[in-house]
Amino acid sequence: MEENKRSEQCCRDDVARLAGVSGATVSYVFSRKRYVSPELVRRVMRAAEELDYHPDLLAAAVRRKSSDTIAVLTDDMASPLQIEIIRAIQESAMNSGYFTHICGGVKNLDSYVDDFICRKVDGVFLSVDPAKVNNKSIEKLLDRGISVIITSLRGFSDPRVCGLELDFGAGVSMLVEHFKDLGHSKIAFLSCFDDSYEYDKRLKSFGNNMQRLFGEANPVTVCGSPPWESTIDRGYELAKKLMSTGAEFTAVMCTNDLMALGAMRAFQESGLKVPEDVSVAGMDDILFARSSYPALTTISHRSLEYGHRIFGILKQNIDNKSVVSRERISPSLVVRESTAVCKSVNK
Amino acid sequence: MEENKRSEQCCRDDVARLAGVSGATVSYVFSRKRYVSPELVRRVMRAAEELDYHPDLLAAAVRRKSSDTIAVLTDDMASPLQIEIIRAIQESAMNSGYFTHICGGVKNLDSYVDDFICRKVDGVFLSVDPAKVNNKSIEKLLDRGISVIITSLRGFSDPRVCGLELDFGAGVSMLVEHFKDLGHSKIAFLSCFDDSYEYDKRLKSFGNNMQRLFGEANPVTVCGSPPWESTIDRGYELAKKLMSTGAEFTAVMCTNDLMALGAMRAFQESGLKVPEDVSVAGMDDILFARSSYPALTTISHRSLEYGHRIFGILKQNIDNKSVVSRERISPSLVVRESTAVCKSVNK
DNA sequence: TTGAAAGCGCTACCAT
DNA sequence: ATGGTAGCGCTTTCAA
Repeated sequence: MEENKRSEQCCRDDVARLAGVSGATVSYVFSRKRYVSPELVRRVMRAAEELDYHPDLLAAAVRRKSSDTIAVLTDDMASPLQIEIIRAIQESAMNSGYFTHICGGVKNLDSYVDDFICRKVDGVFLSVDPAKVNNKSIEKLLDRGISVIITSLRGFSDPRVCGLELDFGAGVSMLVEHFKDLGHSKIAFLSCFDDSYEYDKRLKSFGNNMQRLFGEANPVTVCGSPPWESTIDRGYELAKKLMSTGAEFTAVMCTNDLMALGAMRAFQESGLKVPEDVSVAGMDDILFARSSYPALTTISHRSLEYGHRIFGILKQNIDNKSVVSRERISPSLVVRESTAVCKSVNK
Repeated sequence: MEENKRSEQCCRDDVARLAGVSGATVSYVFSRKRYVSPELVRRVMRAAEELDYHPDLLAAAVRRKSSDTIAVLTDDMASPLQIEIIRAIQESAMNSGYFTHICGGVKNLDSYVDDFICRKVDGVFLSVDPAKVNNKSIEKLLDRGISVIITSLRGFSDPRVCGLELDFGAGVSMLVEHFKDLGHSKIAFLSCFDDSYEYDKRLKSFGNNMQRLFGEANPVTVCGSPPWESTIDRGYELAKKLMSTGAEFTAVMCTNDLMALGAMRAFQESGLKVPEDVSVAGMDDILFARSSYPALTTISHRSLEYGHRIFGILKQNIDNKSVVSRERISPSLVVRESTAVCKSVNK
């Protein structure tokens, strides 16, 4: 047994030679795409070990025209929810032998499309504001045989794009009901979007539900403005604004957890206790929601399962070009400490 | 001008034919690796446009033996600091035409090494607990010509690995001084690590600085246990533990911001006001530190610059195999609302 | 200044 | 059950 001199690159045919088989057989041993006798498998593996052989996946990709790579495009890496989802996707992808390119939001999708094509990614997950992505870009990807899945189908006409939607509308509905159960009726909504933003269903769902459950036609809402940031600071700001309007409220819900965290801070700063004086609810059930003070009542999308499903659908479409799947995730209510029975039952 | 029938894949030679030049010339136009006359450049570009040509970067990678791809390995995607750094790295990488593989912590480095080699990544950033990575794995990467940069050089002997260290020791030092300036002397440290964990400098630095500034030989510390989680919940837990010991303290510092957030929650729950009754400081200056209640005094590593520099060093080593760089980032103190002058100046 | 052609390491078809 | 071999789309040397 010879000492490995320098780590000279070694290729398939070196292994073949040492094992006394053909190059093709080496390939087949590694790809398991056809039967190879146990004896040869052993010899090949031994030789590969000996030479510290590493098959070149890029060369394989060139031939197969598929790279075992997916891309995840997000417009907000500061969003804990998005990170949790990406984490789950990467985990699933890894388990299936796929690598995951992470693509941040500096550039918009359109500028990434050509790169995705040139790098032959097999699938793309778009976790972005629908308003920011162009139908043409998606079609271009699809035309090239790249599977695409999105968090919100809104605005996308191509029947080939998959979608796994987060059901924010249902989430809001559950929250309004939760508040009603606690005896609240003066419920305010802190939305980072206003009516002019057509893709968000939360504000609309809030209106519908307040109407449905309380016959309230004009519930109090405080809205942000472009660029529609749903951050802690924005939540803080909108909560202050709510207080300054003098509107009555005993419960507040927000576009997401981050905003709820900011809103709680604003209330606490102003001497209002949560949940004694105001109940506050968020949305998304990010990790921080468990550990805030008080711990946040919110809506969970089960981000881990969600991410796994995203990859699952992508994989299905990659393997069997044509599946396509359009689903919606059912969220669930997570009650913690930030919401409580309404004290002032009379008005 | 013909209508694009179906989006048939088109390759370099199709473009060459349409432009009336050789395949080589098309390559050179795109790679800019040798002079091509303006006239031909124009013809090639026109033809490429017409055919919607996308050069196959994987094929190029096979020949060049380099994929214009880096990998980022993190053992904790739930850490906001790590995410901020990854975001910065990806941004830099993108600007240089590199794609970024994100690799989460399910598996340890060792199990990723072969994949990195097979996929011919050009460089790897390791943002992991040094205890979890094996010298052999790193050498294997390096032997294959893959550049490696780490957040902490501790325990790595190979002179070829780069390092850009976060200077936690200096951070702790600045914090102790900050507390001293505010009149505190009863300072406690909530550490997710204990003395048995050799890679963390914070606890040691705390001891040194308490000795140096106060002549205090046995400052109060409360430590976590394996698996050394520095989460909000762990901070909460350790703060409770601190209070239960009956030890005197007017200021508390923590392994990181997350733990500080948890600690504040614990104090607040127990009726201690921050910073009136206890000053609390964190470490890392994550996004949330700005928006907590009260806003957290902490140490900033300037994660954006840090990430950019990480990629810069990696790139240098990729381009000019042999540079290597070992640096340390100087942190800075960020004073916010969670620390204040010590009330009980006596005792 | 440009082109021809020999690979890069692999896959998958066609043989046997 | 295995091997031979023609590509995949590109880079880069060599020659013109």
